[in-house]
Amino acid sequence: MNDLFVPLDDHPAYRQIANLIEQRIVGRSLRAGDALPSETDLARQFGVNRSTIREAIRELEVHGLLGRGRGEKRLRVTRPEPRRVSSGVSRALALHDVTFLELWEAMMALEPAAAEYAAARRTAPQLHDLTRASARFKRAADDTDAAVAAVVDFFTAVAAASGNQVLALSQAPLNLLLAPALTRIVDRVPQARARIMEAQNKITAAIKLRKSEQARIWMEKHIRDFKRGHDLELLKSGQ
Amino acid sequence: MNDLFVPLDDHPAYRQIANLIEQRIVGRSLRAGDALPSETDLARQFGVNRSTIREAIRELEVHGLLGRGRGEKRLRVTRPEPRRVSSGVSRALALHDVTFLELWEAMMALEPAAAEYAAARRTAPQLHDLTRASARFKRAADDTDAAVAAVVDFFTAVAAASGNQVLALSQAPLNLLLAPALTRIVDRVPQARARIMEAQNKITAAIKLRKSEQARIWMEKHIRDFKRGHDLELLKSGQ
DNA sequence: GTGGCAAAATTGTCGGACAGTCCGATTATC
DNA sequence: GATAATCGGACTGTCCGACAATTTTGCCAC
Repeated sequence: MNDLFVPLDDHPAYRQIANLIEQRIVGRSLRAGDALPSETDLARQFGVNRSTIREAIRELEVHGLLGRGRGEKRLRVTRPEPRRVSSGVSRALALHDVTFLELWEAMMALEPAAAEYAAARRTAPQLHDLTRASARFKRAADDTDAAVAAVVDFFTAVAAASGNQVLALSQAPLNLLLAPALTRIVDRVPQARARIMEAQNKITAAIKLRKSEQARIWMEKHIRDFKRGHDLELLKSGQ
Repeated sequence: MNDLFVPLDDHPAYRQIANLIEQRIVGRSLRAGDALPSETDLARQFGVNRSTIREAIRELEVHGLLGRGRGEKRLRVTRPEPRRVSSGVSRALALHDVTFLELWEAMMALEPAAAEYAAARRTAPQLHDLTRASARFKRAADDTDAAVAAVVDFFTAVAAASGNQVLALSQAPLNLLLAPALTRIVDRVPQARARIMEAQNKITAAIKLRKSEQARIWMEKHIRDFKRGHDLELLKSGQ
């Protein structure tokens, strides 16, 4: 059944070079903060034209492995920032037409866990960020967009407080997907604001008092509410 | 104390163009499968040099928004494949020096949920993939790398069977991170193989019989075992 | 060492060029 | 008529050279 020969994919030079540089970075041979040689120099070292180097560099830049500070000319090795990579994931998910249910199930898996660990490990500044996001939601009574942004920030703050980068990075893309659905809910379901506010209060309190179980339970309720809100919104929208 | 003005970052032309094309794709103005105009044509349309177009294209290619079939010359719009995007995430996580504990906590949150949904929604072919991965693990008695690969495939199959793209895409990066740790465990902890085999059997059976709760519980045990194995391995390695 | 300034280096972009290869159409073959 | 060989055009990957704008560096005075 299987073919005897597989098509040989010739990697173009720019891809090979990107891989080589990437290996140096992942292998810690180039460390974050180090400045990369100039394009001309790289072209000389690899024995290719500068245009080819540039194409290779673009790849690494997109991956977040290379970057430059504002107004800086030289490229430096950087550690991929969560925002950058998570935005890529959420765009991918959006293009795959994920349903609200899929999103919700993933949140249901991740957020309570994050809340639980946050209660156990949060630092004082992290707690502060949490309360600040919660306060911002209360203040955004009339501005839907601001309210949604505050909810997203709340989740982000919980994930950050969990002290777990994997959880945080897994959760980040969900936020971006949540925003549009949440906007509709907040707009159309009157009781949503009050319920979100209560849940945020309870969760924040539990994390503040380091009550892991409480934090998890209230986060579960919080997320479950989203589904109820979404179902209500669906009803109202006539469908 | 925020500055009143933020430095305006002039996006270079290649970035602007990449964004413009990306908008067309995300906005479904260009749909997956559509062929992109040639580089020369794009250069003409945007009024820039072909080199600039090429740099823009590299970005979109990395994002997985553009690609070309094997041996195909023309670029086509593609939907970002989970493998591509998840490899970026796991590399990012690796560069951030995530600990095994962080990885394990995230798996503990995601995998049982995936197993639960898989039991509820798996199709016949998905079940077949699952059993096949499990069988492959049994067969790889002496080959550590093959065994680790089979474990990864098992998790991937469970996630796929969950019928939830968000869960699947959130879980995929974890697999790549798990591999090295799991290699050490399988190598150094003798009882690991047997325990993994038993867990896979139980999980597969539960998913086959559509017993959601059983699937979740056994997956939890399975993941917990990883932590025990890792702790044992740490002890043995003398640390 | 600090500040200022000129020189050198670097990036972003451009134009043009060419070989290798893929695609489509045309022509030749059975 | 269907299939196979052929051919020209189009396109990509890569190269060369060039130039303006800006950053970095080297140097000098204070």
